[in-house]
Amino acid sequence: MADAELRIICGPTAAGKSALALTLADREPTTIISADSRQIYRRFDIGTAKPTRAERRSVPHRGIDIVEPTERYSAASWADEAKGWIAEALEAGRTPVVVGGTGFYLRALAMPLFEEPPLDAERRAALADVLASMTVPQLRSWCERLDPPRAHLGRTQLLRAIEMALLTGQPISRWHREHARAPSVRARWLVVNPRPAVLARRIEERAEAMVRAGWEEEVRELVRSVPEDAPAWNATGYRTVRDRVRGTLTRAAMMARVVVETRQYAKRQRTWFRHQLPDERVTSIDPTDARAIELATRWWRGGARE
RNA sequence: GGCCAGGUAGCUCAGUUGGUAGAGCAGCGGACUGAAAAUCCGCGUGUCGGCGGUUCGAUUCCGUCCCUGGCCA
Repeated sequence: MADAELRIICGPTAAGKSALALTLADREPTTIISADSRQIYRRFDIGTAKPTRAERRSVPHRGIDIVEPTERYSAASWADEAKGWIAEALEAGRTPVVVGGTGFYLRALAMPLFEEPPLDAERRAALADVLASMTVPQLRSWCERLDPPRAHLGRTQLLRAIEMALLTGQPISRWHREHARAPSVRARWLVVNPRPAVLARRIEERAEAMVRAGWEEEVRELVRSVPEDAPAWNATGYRTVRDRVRGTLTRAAMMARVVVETRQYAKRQRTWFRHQLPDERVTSIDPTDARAIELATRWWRGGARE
């Protein structure tokens, strides 16, 4: 039954996950499931480092260009869809491999989120309006009363905790405890993790390459057609390039800013993958290691962990 | 060469009427069960340009030298 284990390749941005996946996929019919919360958005192409057309031709990809830039998506929706893509690949006799940097999506797939009760859309929207005007300290102290275990978290989590407590009458931490779902897939993880100095250099090179490939032109077009507050704009660097397109930044300042933002994002990813995965199911490799491909291949075949 | 302004954390700077110094950014560590490339929390890393002098004590005052920028030659 080892064959039924789902392979997940993850790691910080620009680590070389996709290249490695394509190499591994070369030996058998494979479908790549992209777990990337920004590549889901249509037309946000260059700055989100989507696989090229040629790459998508050589190996089918799922999870890319699935929603409009104005849509708010979620880890739960992604996990649901991903299960479908995986089943579909297996039925077609292809090996699914999940590749991506959005740790939360990956975890939602392997360790499912709790069973959410139906929420009243109208009450929800009305509440969201009220909460939007509140500061983080205000939200925090309210959450301290409604659901203390969640009160140390960030704004997004505070909003969610308050909403669930008010709309369902139960704190979300209780929903987590009492409505947990059993995992439906068993996963093995390969964390691609270059040394920080190497990653920093790759991030710089990639940012340069993105600009050379026409990132500014892409954003110039998006500014015209996508509302300023659309979720897709949250992709690293896009707001900065937008400032550049609007003329408030020099090219050099834009480049420097994009590189810093990307490095900070990579750091958060590294922290996530360091602490949020089940250690006993994880193999870690340095992609600059001369034996990286060999180690990854052994991992792919389900062999010894390193 | 002369005059002026500077030299303090990786960067940009604040400050100490003499008791060895602190902000922002960067960086580092961490949290995170339906917005996650999001949202938050914590941490100061230093020959205060060098050398001498005054002083109980100098990053601070004085002298001198070095360096950077500007103006004048």
